[in-house]
Amino acid sequence: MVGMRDVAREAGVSTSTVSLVVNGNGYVSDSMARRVSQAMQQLNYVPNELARNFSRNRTNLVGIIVPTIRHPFFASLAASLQRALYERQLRTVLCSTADVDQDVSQYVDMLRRRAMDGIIMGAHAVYPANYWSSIDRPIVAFDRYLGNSIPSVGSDHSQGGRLAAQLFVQTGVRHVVEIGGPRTHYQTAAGMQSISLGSVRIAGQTTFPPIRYHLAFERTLRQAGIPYNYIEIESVARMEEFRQAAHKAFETYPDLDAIVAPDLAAAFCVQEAIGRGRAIPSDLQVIAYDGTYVADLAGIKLTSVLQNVDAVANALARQMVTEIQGQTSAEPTAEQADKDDQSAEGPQPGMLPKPTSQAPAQPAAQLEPGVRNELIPMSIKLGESTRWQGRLEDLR
Amino acid sequence: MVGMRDVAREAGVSTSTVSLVVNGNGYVSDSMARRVSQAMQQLNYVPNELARNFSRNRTNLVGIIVPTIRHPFFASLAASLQRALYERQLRTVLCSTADVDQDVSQYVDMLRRRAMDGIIMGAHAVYPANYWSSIDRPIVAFDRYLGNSIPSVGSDHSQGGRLAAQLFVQTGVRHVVEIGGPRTHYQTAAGMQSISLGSVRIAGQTTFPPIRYHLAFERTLRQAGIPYNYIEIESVARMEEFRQAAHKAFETYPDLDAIVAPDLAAAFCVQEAIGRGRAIPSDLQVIAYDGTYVADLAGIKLTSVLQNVDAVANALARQMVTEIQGQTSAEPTAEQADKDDQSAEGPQPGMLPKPTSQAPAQPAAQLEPGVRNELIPMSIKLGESTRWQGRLEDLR
DNA sequence: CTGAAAGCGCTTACAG
DNA sequence: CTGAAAGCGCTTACAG
Repeated sequence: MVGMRDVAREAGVSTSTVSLVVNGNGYVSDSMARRVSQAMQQLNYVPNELARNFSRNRTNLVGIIVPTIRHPFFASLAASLQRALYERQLRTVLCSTADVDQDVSQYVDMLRRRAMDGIIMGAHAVYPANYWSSIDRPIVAFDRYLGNSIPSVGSDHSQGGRLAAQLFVQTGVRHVVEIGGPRTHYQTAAGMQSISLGSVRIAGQTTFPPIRYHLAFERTLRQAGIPYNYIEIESVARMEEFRQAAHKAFETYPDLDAIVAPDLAAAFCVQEAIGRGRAIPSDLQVIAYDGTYVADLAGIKLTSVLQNVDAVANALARQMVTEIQGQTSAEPTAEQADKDDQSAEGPQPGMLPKPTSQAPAQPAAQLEPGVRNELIPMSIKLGESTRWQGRLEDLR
Repeated sequence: MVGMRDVAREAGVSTSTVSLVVNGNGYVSDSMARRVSQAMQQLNYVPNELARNFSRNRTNLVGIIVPTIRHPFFASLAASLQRALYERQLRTVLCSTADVDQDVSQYVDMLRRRAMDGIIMGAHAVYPANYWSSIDRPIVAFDRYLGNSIPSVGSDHSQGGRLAAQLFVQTGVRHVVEIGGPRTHYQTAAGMQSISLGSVRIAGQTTFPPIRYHLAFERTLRQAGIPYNYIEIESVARMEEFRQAAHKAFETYPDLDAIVAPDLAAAFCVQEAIGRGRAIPSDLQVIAYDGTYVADLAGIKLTSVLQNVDAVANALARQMVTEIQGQTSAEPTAEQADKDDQSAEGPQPGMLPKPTSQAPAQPAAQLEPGVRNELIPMSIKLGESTRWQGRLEDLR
């Protein structure tokens, strides 16, 4: 293995100079630079990044924790994240919890042991109150709340839920079914209170902001006096459950005439509808929630409420870089970090897309003030599975 | 930061002993081990993997190069690969070429600079003859041939193509359309000869074994005297192209009554068929090639020819471990490695699933003898989009 | 079974 | 602008 020392000897300079040339920083005279470059070429020198990372105490690796990369939404997010991180000189390490049957804590340990520079946390996990803050390494949460010291980025699900509900209300539906994730994810969201789950006491650390979609959706329908039921999917990692949920919706509520469901479940609902001879959208309307490409494959183009995956990924990457920089420079203790959060005036100006539609007071899902939290607007894409013909702007 | 030295001091031992305890190898007396463990706990010691990796010259990172993780097939493969690698103590680095607009060479550079221990190559790239062999670092190819020094793993596409064609032949189709990938990927496959592409001379380095699917499919149909056409997708990374290809199939060949296409294109074909009032499978049969979950979402359950993603992933991971071990122990030169390949008697016994159906002589797609190459059988899953009612075993 | 010591290949103040 | 030297936190022969 030819190393810097060899290059230095060949060029008749010190390793410091070689280092400066390799990294292109610092001042090196042209003649020196040329001599070094020639020596590098001659010896076919390849810098050893392992050594470099070790001296700098950086890996340039960010782990993205997701339930499963098989799921089209997380595949999409991972793709966008890889791009967003790459642009910032960071590589992406796949950390899925369901594909690998691996606990989140294993990945957190890697972070602790400095095998990664940071973690983007986008999977479900319940830990005691100070678990996340005590890690004291760069972590950014996606679509969840992990405590005041952990910045988070998520879609504006209140808006998403309202949009979906409005679309139904405006077209005069009579019985709506929502297919959604496990309600257990919602529990600690209620008022951010501590709750008891078996013998474990859990503080409001694992709040799951997407509950806002559910709450906003339900409230909008209730205000319009439209009957509504919820069907639960146990795990988003098992494809089969989406199909079962779709089946259950039709079996349990034969008179349903509107469904909002995650893309995959929505696609299966179309199959159920076709099988049962229900006409879409005249007899039954379907909205896909999340808006991945699956919504386009379902035999009929689905109307969908979509997350802006690219914007989410950019925000996550940006926050991650901030966290990593904060770590390498100040090296603040967990306590300091927590204090900093309190004094921060919420999301950075210019970063937070202005709320196109402000949600009414909704204490159950509100984050505490001062938390670095970025909300990304959602949007709606009309397909052939709904009847709304008006302007999108009227859906507010 | 508390390091090994601190632990050693606290426990009154040398760092060597601490190292032994941390890694659980070597012989350490119980009392020593206890003392060290206590000291580690007391000081809240976290081993620094960066330092560890540096001394060992290992990162435990494997890059998986795919066109895009958004594509359901590659998402599926990535999920399985992550599991298979994780079981072997290897982490997965996402390296997509389309999501990031990143050349393969960037990832190869990371490999050279030892930012990763190895690369699994599953995306298209054309390089001069000795490009891959000259890298002399662990590389395993998926579904492609990168030269004799690079082991490869892929599905038995000959078998897959034959299965699909038989299914059509047996049900008496009259006009078949195949939607498939860019034919440019096929060019160097023809006889493994060197060809000229513009001014660049390309040796048979980038052979693309999936062409065998195409060849076997075409040949089987020709033997049965069934008219056949090919529609080309430019890039698998652009979702929209699948839809366009589906549309084009119906427009160009209005009398088609059988389609085989990648999952995504097949799903769009179903939409086209529904839109045009073509009944599936009575009037039109569809086979999805690859068999991801998309085949289940298309409004009707699609019959599909599927790759055994888990088996592929296991084989890839196994080969990767072999490559990495070979690297750390022997440190052979590229020339030696090449010689080794020649003398190796093909795939390891017990690793190669016995070919359930031997392809007839097919020189155009045959690998050279002695190349480490593993073929994973494909299978067929009957859905509602084909008419075959017989036993699967009769499709040979 | 344990310890002293060299070494992994870079980066980075610090002198000059 | 350049060089000598310390240091990053481990692992690993090598003595004992």
